[in-house]
Amino acid sequence: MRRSPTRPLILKRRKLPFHQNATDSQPGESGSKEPSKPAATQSFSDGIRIMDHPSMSDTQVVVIPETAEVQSVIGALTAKDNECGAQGPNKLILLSGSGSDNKSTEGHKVKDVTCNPLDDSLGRMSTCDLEPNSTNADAPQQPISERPPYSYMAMIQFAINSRKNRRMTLKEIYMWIEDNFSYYRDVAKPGWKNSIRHNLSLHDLFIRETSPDGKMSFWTIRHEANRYLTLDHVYKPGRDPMTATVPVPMLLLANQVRLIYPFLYFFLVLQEKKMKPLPPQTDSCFVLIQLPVTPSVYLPSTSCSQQNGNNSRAAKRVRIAPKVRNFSYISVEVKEELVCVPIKCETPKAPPKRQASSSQCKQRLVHSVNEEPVLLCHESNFFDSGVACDASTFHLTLSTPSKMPSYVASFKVTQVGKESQNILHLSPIHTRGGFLTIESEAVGVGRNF
Amino acid sequence: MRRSPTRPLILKRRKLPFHQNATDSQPGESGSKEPSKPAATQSFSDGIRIMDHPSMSDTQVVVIPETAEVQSVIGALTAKDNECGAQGPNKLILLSGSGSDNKSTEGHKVKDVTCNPLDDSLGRMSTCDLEPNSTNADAPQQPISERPPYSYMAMIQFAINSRKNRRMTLKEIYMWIEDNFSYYRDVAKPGWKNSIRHNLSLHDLFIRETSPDGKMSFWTIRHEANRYLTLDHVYKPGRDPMTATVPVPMLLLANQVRLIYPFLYFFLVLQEKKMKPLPPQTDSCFVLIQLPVTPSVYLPSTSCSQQNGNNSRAAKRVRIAPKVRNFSYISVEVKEELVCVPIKCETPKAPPKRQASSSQCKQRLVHSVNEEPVLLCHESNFFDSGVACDASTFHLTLSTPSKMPSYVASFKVTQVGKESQNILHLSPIHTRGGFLTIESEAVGVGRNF
DNA sequence: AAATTGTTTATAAACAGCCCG
DNA sequence: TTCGGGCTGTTTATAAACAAT
Repeated sequence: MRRSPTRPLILKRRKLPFHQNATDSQPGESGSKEPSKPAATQSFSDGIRIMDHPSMSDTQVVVIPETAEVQSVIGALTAKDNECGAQGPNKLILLSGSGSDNKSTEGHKVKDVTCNPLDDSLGRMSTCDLEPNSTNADAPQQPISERPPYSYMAMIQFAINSRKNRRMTLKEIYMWIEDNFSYYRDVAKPGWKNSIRHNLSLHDLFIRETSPDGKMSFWTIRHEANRYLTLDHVYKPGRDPMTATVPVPMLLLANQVRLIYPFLYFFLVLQEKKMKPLPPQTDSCFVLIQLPVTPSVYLPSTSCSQQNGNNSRAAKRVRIAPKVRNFSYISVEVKEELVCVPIKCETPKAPPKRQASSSQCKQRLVHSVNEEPVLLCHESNFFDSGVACDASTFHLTLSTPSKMPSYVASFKVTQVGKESQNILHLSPIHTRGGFLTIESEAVGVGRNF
Repeated sequence: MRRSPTRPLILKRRKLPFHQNATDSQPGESGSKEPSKPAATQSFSDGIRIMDHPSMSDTQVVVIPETAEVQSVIGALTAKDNECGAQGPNKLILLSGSGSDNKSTEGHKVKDVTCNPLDDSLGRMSTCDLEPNSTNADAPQQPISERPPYSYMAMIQFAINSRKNRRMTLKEIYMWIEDNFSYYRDVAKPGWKNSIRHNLSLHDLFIRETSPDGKMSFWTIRHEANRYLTLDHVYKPGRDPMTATVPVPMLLLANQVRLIYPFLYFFLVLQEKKMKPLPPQTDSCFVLIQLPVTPSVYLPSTSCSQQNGNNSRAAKRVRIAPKVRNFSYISVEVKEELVCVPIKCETPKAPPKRQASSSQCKQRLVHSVNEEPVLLCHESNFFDSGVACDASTFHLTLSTPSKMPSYVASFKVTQVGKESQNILHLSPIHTRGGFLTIESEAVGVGRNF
């Protein structure tokens, strides 16, 4: 029941339409949010805790242990929503524990009581064969080779980052993908290799290096843009005991939650889009953070330095939809640089209604006049790094670039002067939904979550 | 007899395969170079002159008046080849006169005596409807709406550059294309507008600007990358008296010659690829230059200045295949900047055989070690400018970028240091053909010529 | 001559945000 | 007022041409 045979929906990055699921059969047109059992105030069942963010006043942190039940999470979120209502703190920071809930895979009850959409993601997550080790340990027969929900760009990054030196030849990238996703070994048309090459050439993220003797050519990831994503970062230990030992890192990028916690994704989407439990002036900001971070997940500290101003490409699709009462600044510190990300108030109707208001802006949306130059930062720092840190001890993961020196994806960029090479004026965009979405592009599924 | 229905061959940028021509019927498998009538020494028939380049020793300049016959040009080139043999000066600089030869359109005799390939280009040139004025002067019925041989990217540039302020809304771009190419108004599927939008988003060449009040959004061309190509630059006055008055600028980009002088293109391709009239150590460099230049064709002088180091994207696919005996430097002066383009000797077999030797390199082909750092230049000058000038009074037109901060397309780029923002080491690539091809990407047809 | 690797264009499509009726 | 459709803009997938090796 795919809409298009040429572009399977499993590959779509953005919010899935949630209409067609080939594996699950029950159409189940129920959209009723049944499991919203109201829970307690700060500590909820299954160890779920909701607390105020230590530094951001209107922000709450939701701690979800890996043993938490799906219903408990949804219940806690719902209860908190009901408790706070339209006036309370309305930013939710979802903090994943050290593990993942391997119950979501068999959580068909959750799937059934929420909506069809969950079928889609859960089914994919559970049926997609993931052999997280990049070794050629001939895995036992994976159930069925379904197409992995990762874009080519994501898979290339997984492959390259699986190497210690983070470089691979084209042939090795092929092999890694075939080893880790049997779909491409067994099912996919041979054209997928063409697409791999196409992605390597197209995206600035990938750089071709030549060996000193000029005989070999390797593909690497632009250093300052590499988030060092590996398959482990999105791998969800499931029913397979052979793969259950693989640790799930605690840093989860936004799109990864779309895969690992599809119910949360759905909950929030449902909350914002369909059920509208909160009045319009209430914000629901959804930020993925982590408290303890494995060092390998961080960008190397050297990578944050402005090593190459000429090659600078930067974050794409950093999407910040504020809807905050008044200007609040999240100072983001990357290395020794200090930049400020403004979160602008969305007054009832901001006068310039359509100024640079596309949520996915191409880089360098040039503004004719300088309007609201609220951010001054050096290029290739904040947005180039691919990782930003918030004002407190938490660490936000930002989306990273795919292609070019886009200083900010969703920011209106105005050059201060002709010779100002490193000064940019950035102002946030406005969206009506009021979602503060900081997402990962690499995983390639689900733009919002 | 198109190979693929999805991608009409008329759109192919690179060297056409010369196999299929839908308009012309005679298969004519003759590949004999019949019209190679040897001419005199320096002055040839039809006013064609071949002279030594004033500053480059191994270079000759071929002046082709607009009244020259096709056979005369071919004859002159052939005679000069025969005269000089394997040892003489072997660089040919083709200098187009102030006009174009409107005889090539009806030069079917040329077409017949040379080879089929010419059918392709000539037929296209003659049947493509070009209404060079961007005004909506309702043109009389153009013969048949055949697809123009320009890529979407080229057409967008034509459209935007047709405006004095060089900015257009999307809708205006649509309209301009429909007004100037009736194919898109009458024949093309509606998906062509999707492709226009896709190109606008994809290519860094195009920048979206927002009006001061935020209500309108315009598309412009990156200033430092704009070659200010318009349809006039590629328009070839043909049989239509209404359009015959449009002047053909004398500056012809490489790909434009592919359209305007397909016979020359073919001659050189034939010479290099098929007939191999010269031994391998003989070079045939083909550079388009101009002596008198209309000022509008030049980049504005301000555009050459390094106005924005952060936004710098630069030339792609500057292709220099040296095959020169020993290092020779063409100093290229752009405004007040002075950079040197090395043309490196291709010794019988250069030791690093495959180092960065792809003719179409993605930007920033990083080399592991610094090898042959023969060029130091400031970013966003030479290659960003899109126009370079050679050492003498001639002006070379260089290809310009499409997408990103690629300092040089076909150059091996090695960063000198982490903090060296503007210093790059560039070394030319090697190709076997020995063609010095400086081409235009915008026209979108014919990579080599 | 054929396969591999790399670049680029075209096309279809999903989807997001905005405007407008 | 909202809602749906159209327009604009971004991104991914896929096929393909072609170049260089």
